[in-house]
Amino acid sequence: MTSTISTDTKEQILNVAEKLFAENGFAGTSLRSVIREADVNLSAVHYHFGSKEELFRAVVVRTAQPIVKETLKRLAQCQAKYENPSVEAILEAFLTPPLQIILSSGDRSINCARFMGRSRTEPDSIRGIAEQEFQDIQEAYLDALGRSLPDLSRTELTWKLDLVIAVLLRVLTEARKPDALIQDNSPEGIQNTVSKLIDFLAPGMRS
Amino acid sequence: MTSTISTDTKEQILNVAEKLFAENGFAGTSLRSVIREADVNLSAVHYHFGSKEELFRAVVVRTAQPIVKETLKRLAQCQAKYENPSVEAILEAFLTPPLQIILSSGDRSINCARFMGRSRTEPDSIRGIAEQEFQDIQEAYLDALGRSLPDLSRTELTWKLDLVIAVLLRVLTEARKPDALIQDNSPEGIQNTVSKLIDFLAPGMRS
DNA sequence: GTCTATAATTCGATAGAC
DNA sequence: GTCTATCGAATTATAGAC
Repeated sequence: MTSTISTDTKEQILNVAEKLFAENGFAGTSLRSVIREADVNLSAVHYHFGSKEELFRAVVVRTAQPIVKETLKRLAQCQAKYENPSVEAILEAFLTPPLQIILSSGDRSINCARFMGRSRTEPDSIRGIAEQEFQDIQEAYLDALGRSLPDLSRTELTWKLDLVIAVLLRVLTEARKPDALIQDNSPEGIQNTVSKLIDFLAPGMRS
Repeated sequence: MTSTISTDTKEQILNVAEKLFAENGFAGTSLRSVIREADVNLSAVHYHFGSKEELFRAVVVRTAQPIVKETLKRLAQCQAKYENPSVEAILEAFLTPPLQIILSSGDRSINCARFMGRSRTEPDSIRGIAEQEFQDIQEAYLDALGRSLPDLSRTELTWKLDLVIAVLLRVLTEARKPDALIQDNSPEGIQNTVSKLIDFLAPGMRS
């Protein structure tokens, strides 16, 4: 078991990188600031991840994968339950996982939320890395919304879903700041946030 | 008139900085990439602006000031016309100037829109520079919304206005990209975008 | 106001010993 | 896997001639 320490190192780098990328963005975060706070050697980053961009990608994948999985599962459940799910039901399935994942992320919860918000509002050159992880669920939900709102054109649905995502990312990025919608990570708090967002967004989806 | 050339240089720097800050963010933009594309000397930047951060601030002020002025004027007009303006009327006054300013920005129009969106979604360390320019209008519109929706608490109005801004910034950042709401900068196109945003946002403000 | 030259740091990445 | 040492390039900023 000589890899025990290495696993800790790798995870420690991921945790600190997640926090600093969330706070200062990709370009605003140096590998040296990461290794300083993680208390590891600079070479450890290149050994475990290869490059700064690959480190970023690793952080993205770690946070995105459980969310993507849960989001697709909820859509399937939603469609199994209702023949033609309402906009509210679709939005609930879409919004709950990214907000709820905070609950299961322990100490990382805030960094996890903020990183997800920040990574998807990065400049194009780097944002693509994050966006590609969510491409599948975006298309799946676009189809679902199309069946729920057959009167709206594909173009209209596309920009509306895009604005729903913009709202979600803002809520994630601003988590725990003054007047933000996310203040605690209790199950009730999260459920309450989801409800408020559905009330805020669902009527506009129909118009 | 020895300052003729200098004015051009200063403006040229502002124009290119606006474009590159919009595309790559503050940290992702080097002064050297600016002076390369602007075809000016590196020292000109420090002579005219003092530092990279002050250059950023100068770009912010140039784009923000006419928008802030127009946004406050429209609120006053709105309140002079109606005793108690509707949410729709308030949103129209709030959303029109930042979208319409594109019309009067000539070649800069797209960069202008994207810079405004990008600068206000920068990491906290730099975002404050942009945010402080819009602080006044944010409070003025919060008051107006409070009178229009007396049943909502100040806290609720605050995060709802925050999400309206998130949507606006997204629309600005994504201007001209595929499926974006802003595709051309004709007066009709802009008015159409404003209408769609009001329809999307107003119902959620009330709930 | 504009230029060259350069200071003083910092950056990502790598070679090679252990 | 971890370390030291370092490369080569890039960064912001400034000094000083014109």
